[in-house]
Amino acid sequence: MVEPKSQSRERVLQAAESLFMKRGYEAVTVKDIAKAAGIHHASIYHHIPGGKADLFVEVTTRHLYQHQKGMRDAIVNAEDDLHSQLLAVATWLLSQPPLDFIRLTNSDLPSIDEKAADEINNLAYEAVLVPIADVLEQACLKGVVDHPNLGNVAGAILSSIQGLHAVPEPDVLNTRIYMAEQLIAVFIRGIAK
Amino acid sequence: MVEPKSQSRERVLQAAESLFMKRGYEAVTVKDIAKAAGIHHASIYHHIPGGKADLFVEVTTRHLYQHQKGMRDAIVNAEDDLHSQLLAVATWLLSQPPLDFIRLTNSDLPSIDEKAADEINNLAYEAVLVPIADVLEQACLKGVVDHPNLGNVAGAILSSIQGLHAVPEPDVLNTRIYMAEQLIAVFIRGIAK
DNA sequence: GTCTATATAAAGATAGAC
DNA sequence: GTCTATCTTTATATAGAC
Repeated sequence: MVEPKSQSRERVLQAAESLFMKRGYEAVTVKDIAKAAGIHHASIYHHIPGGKADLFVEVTTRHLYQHQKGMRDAIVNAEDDLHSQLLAVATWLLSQPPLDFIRLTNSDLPSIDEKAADEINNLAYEAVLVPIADVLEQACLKGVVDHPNLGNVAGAILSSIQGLHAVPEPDVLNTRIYMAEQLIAVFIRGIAK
Repeated sequence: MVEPKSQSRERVLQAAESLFMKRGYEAVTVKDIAKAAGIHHASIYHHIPGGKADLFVEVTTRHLYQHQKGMRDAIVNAEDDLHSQLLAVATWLLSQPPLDFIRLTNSDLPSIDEKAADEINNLAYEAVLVPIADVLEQACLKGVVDHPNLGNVAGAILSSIQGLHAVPEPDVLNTRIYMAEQLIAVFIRGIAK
């Protein structure tokens, strides 16, 4: 277990993570983050001397590793069938801030250092897409499903679950999970009669 | 046919549309738009006195109406079966700049006037989601498909097609359309053996 | 480790000449 | 209708006191 360098550095990282993931790199200011962390914005530079761009890279990387762990935990703790595993993944994804790959690719990453952008891109792929593709692959080996491009299907599952983050807030979180469950059933069985 | 107020106003609107849709409200500057339109940024305010926010509202509204028309045209010109109609919709969507609903909802719209934001939100629903839901509904009435929440399925189809805008550029546009076609088949028949 | 004060640069916007 | 010049505000960032 890694000890956080300091409590208030940690508050800064959490505030930054939540804001950057929700609104994107350009839409969030250092002052927004400082305010959410409860400190003066000048103090941010004590904790992260590299400034806004470094903060984004650190926090996005961290967020993606957290996803990697969250996804894997969800999958291993789920019942050993495709529907349960995908539902566990969806429940995890909906418990986190929206992870908007379109924005990440087209807006956030072009604003930062290219090398860092590449690393984040690769990590996003490994941490979030691959675990879903692996679940599908396992089901394929068991003979319960079959498809020539499981990566494509994994991407579609991911996109459609994340898309639920854009639906106007239903009564409770439960409802979004219910919608996710409906979608998983569609991916498995289709909507054809 | 509505005449454009002026050629250069139209160039401004097109530049703004393309940039805003790709990178979002906050990530695009008035200077970016002016440069893409080939004029000085001060001249933007001659064409759109309301400034950046008004420009975003006008251009986003216009973009959504264009989607409404593009979707309907795609559907009526397609063969009269679900797969063809959804493929036509996907082909249209992939021919346009990415329409990122997560970013629109969580980042762009909160930056502008609330009333305008509501209208854009409703329009997005009517222009893009409803046409897909209608196609599904028609297929349902014909008895070829069946699902208790076609709006949810329509949203998933939309999200997963749009998600293809985040995949690293394949060889040609065709490949994305091919991926879209694979996904449509999955939505209809599922991946279960 | 946090603040005040300040520097620097960029963005949105306006005035007015041409 | 477009430009130059300018204004104002905001954002990122630094210096230095406490």
